[in-house]
Amino acid sequence: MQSREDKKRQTRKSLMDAALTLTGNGVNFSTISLREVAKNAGVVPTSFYRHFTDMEELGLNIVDDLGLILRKLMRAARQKNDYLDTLAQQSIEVYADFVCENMNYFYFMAQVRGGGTLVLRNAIRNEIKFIANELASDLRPISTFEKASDSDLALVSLLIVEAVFDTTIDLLDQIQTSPQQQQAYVENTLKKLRLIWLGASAWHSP
Amino acid sequence: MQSREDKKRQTRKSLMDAALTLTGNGVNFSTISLREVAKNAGVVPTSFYRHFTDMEELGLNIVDDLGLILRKLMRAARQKNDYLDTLAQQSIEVYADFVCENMNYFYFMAQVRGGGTLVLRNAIRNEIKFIANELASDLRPISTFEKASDSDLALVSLLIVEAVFDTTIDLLDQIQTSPQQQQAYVENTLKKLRLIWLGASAWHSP
DNA sequence: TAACTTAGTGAACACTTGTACACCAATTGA
DNA sequence: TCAATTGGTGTACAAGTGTTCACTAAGTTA
Repeated sequence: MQSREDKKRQTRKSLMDAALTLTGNGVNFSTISLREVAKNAGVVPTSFYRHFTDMEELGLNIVDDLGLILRKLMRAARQKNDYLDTLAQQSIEVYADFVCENMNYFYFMAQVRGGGTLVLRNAIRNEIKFIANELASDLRPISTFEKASDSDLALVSLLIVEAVFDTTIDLLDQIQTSPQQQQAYVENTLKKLRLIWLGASAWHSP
Repeated sequence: MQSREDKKRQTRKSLMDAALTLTGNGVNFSTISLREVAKNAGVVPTSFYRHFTDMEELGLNIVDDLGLILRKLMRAARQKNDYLDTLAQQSIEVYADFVCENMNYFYFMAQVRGGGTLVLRNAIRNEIKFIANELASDLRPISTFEKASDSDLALVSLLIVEAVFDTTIDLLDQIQTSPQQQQAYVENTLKKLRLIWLGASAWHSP
């Protein structure tokens, strides 16, 4: 037996999952119709309005959900280690694994990052900045960044997060064609991060 | 008076321009209908098929066109200078100016990079790699990269190009809200490139 | 138990979509 | 000059779209 609220939450999740399944199947979020989402969620089209006013609102909720999960995941991955290089490696591995097990979410993100409505694009930008800020505050105590200014540290963090996040579509497409290529992506991205970190260490020494 | 081929080329361009105008107005390329493109191009829907089989094929042609223009532009921008820092600065300024004057193209690119069909995504990936390769061969003679291996240099170049290209949507959205923010983007991106370049210089010195 | 609230239903609407088909008119090539 | 080629036209169709409205049935509250 389930309460009325539980049932509502359930169909609400069904609607969001339906949208994610569709994006994961290669359908662009912007082209997904309210009706198709409703059908895949096992509900009649008009029911959609009981949960969201819009496909955009549904999209915003997906961004929020993933943003929350992602921040928790990455913070946890970082707190295991404090030696920078293994920290970076483990973070990327954790990220790549999570991407592989939640591909639908990241196809959605890749699509919307550059192709959603302005509202949705801003929502994703905020998540990226949020994650970068958390990275910055985790990097702050590390000796390499002792003398770095706040704004410099913020820039380094943003560059790192963007370098990972904005190329996630490449990881996704690689996995689809040959799943064992995940490791190649990890190594490649790790090299990029080493480069950035190396640059950051040299930043304020003439 | 114009030949038959010229007329065909002209409407072909009208169709592509119509699609670009729509993407520039915030409409996602995936949602743009063949009919709407035809209408905006001043042609009847069925005429579309005389030029493209598909909206995807039209998109591929846009990618090709911009890719060609962009490679020329960036090579030219680089050949003016060989001191790395001013080279980077001028390149980004040239790029940002070009983006501002051809916003439609770059909204299209930002949308399709992560949200187009697999075929379109791969087309853009190839252009990015192409541009990165050209950058690599221009960087090769510079003293900073004398001792760098080919694959390391390729990685640096790819990171640079991605750092610029994948955040172009941020530039576009900033311009829309406050045009004078273009300079802020240039400075921010320039800092990122300095960081990367600094990392690259330190890459093989323990 | 009775009244109220509300998630989900189903029919209807005006509109847009991609594509097939027969057709026209003008440039092209012999 | 005459026939062939071909870019553009107009009609038609089945299918899908967002949103409206009155409705039902079941959980909630008093």
